[in-house]
Amino acid sequence: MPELPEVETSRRGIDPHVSGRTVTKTIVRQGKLRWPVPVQIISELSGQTILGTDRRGKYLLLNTAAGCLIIHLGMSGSVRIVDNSQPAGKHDHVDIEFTGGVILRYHDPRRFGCILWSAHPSDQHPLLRDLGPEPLSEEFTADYLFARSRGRKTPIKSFIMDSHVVVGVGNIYANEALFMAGIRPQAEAGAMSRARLQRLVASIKEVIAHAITVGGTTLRDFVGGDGKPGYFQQSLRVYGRGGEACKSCGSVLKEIRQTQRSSVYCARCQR
DNA sequence: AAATCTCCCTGTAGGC
DNA sequence: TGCCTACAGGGAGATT
Repeated sequence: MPELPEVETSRRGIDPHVSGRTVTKTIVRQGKLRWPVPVQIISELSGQTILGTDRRGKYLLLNTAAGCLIIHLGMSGSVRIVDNSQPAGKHDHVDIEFTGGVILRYHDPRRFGCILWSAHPSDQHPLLRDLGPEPLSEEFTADYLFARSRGRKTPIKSFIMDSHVVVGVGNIYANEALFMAGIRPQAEAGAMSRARLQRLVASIKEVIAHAITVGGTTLRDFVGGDGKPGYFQQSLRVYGRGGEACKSCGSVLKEIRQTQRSSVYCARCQR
């Protein structure tokens, strides 16, 4: 599923093909996504030039002089560049066609993603306005997490997955970062020491930075081809490995449910 | 304010 | 082989 590294990899993959190009038409085959695709984008986008691409958390942004196209990939979405001789397949819900016959094609089997339009600067959009800092930014520090977590009874894993605290930490990376930091997912956020949060911040940055680096090696998959988005292939140490042996100490990894999400951890390595 | 629950959707895996 | 069901998951919005 696309997490922040996949979205960033997608952005880097499509940017050279869409930036500076002008939209000739937009085709919406299936507008029933997470929210209905606003029909106005068909008219708003036409004739607009993409000034550049951006990313905020897991939101992919395409900027024009008239406004900003906001794309979220949900958990099964992908974007790729094709030319207009490529027939649309199943789940290819939206095409944005540019001069020269270049098409940005949005594909999303489960339709948990969204495509929205913001006439105002994207950081004022309700979905983006209250988001926390980027995990790789200088703002995301142990001091910040410490201050934000005081008084919070919620488990640390739920806390770091809250996009209002920090963006882009999905279930996979939350599990991996907590393992790397030696912290149990159910530890109370508000009771954690600054030193432990420092380890956690470092782990989150490391896991995500590494994933972006690795994702960058599969950029070619975003152009043409079969549209496989080149999902980050990481050697997961805990995620999806409940009941298996810890790669560090050999103990059997435990699996629990937290707020409807599976958490896997090593009771020996994580305290 | 914070914690918890619900829902959107379909591919995949497991049971029979 | 094929049908059926359970489950996965991002994250906003409603509810407690």
